[in-house]
Amino acid sequence: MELRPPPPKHHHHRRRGGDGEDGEEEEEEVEARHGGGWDFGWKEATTAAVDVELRRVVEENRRLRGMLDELTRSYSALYHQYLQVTQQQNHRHPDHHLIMNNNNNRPSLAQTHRTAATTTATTQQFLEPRASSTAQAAADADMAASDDEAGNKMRRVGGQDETAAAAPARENGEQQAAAAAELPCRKPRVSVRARSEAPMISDGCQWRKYGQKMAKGNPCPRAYYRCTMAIGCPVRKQVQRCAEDKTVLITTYEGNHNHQLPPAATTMANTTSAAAAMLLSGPAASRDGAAAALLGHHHHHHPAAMFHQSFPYASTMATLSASAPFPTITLDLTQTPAGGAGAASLLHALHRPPVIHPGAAAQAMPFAVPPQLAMQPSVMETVTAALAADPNFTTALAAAISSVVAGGAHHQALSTTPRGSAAGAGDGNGNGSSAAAVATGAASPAATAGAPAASGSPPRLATQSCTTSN
DNA sequence: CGAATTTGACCAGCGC
DNA sequence: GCGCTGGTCAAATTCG
Repeated sequence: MELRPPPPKHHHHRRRGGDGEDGEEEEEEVEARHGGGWDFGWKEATTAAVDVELRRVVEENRRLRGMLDELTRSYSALYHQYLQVTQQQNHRHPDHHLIMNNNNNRPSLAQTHRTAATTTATTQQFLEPRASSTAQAAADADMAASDDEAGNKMRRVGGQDETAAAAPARENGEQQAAAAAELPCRKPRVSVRARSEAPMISDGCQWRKYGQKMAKGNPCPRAYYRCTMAIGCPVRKQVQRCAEDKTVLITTYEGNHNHQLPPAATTMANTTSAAAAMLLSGPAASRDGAAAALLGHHHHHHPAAMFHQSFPYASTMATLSASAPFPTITLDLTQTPAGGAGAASLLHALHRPPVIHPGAAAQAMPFAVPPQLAMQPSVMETVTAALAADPNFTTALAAAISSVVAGGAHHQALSTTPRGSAAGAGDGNGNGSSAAAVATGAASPAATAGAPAASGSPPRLATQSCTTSN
């Protein structure tokens, strides 16, 4: 993560936007030039306005810094825990550097639980989300079962697999999956609605189509894809056009990648992982937890908190579906969040995060530059271009922002650990565990399946990075 | 020729 | 038990 020390406040303020920036500086220049005498009434009014603006900005700055501090502390704690766990794992399993492709490895579950006894559940989730998130582990094992046991046809039977898999965890005293276990549903899903003319929005990952079906109530076929970026990656996605509006492409992701994501895939991945984490963190997360998170009473790593912090506009775009057979969160990137100001402030926010990260945070980021930040300049470019092209892109921008802001914590799950996951375990109420970092990708009409949008024009590129709002 | 896609068949879950 | 539906498999086909 390329973190820069926090700039002085005044500089920070000036970065809030091009117009404001120029205007402010011009006013200051005018003031300096004309001293006190020129048009006293006008100057008084201007000064008052500037004061008001200044106060507002200071307040906003304070709030943002608070959020940043919180994230920084969280990251530092997580990283220290990560080091501890890594050392322990190296001692116990020297050849187990990356716990990848263990999709069917039930013993690894047990190993992980042993490890979990010496670490916090939160860290465990970032290190081995599969295991720490028992529900997700079951889901993945279930998914893997269908992958590798085609002959045996070990089919899932309702939530029984999950229950069986989760049981050992509870026996070990881990109650984090309790909420998920109580849920009648199995696999968390993140559904992304985006406008795209392409048959499939590319997300930086490689997908192989393995099926297509006509779904009930929709004249458009539903295509099934699985991730082929790594052998045994359990991530699947379904792509289908919306019956009501065929310009809307609905992409539903399920599962966790067991490999690192390419930069182009991390943007939406972070967003959806946060969304899924919030989704799976249980009812408390979506209600009290989320509210508490926003009020600053949350556990640092609460998924709801992460999601809401990173996706402040989620309320207008994300919907939870409790009635669906699967716990599903839908990110609607087809609608414009309230007000054009949202676009402007979002754009500002996009520019800010790396700027306001304190140096301490940089020290706490020992990993390689995370992909989503490494590509940040391009993200900003494309986002800017997209904004110019279409105000609807603000939703996509929100997604991009979410990934940038949440990247400090989430990138670990998505980039430095085999499987993405983020959950607020360790919060004591057993809620935040079974997060599924549903790996998705930034929507991009280019890349794989029929990418008519590989034109390279700025707006198109923008959609590549974030979503498909054309 | 290998990889990717297509497409019909198969299976499990669920409701009646 | 039966039929419907969603999801997956795998042989056949197409593509590069």
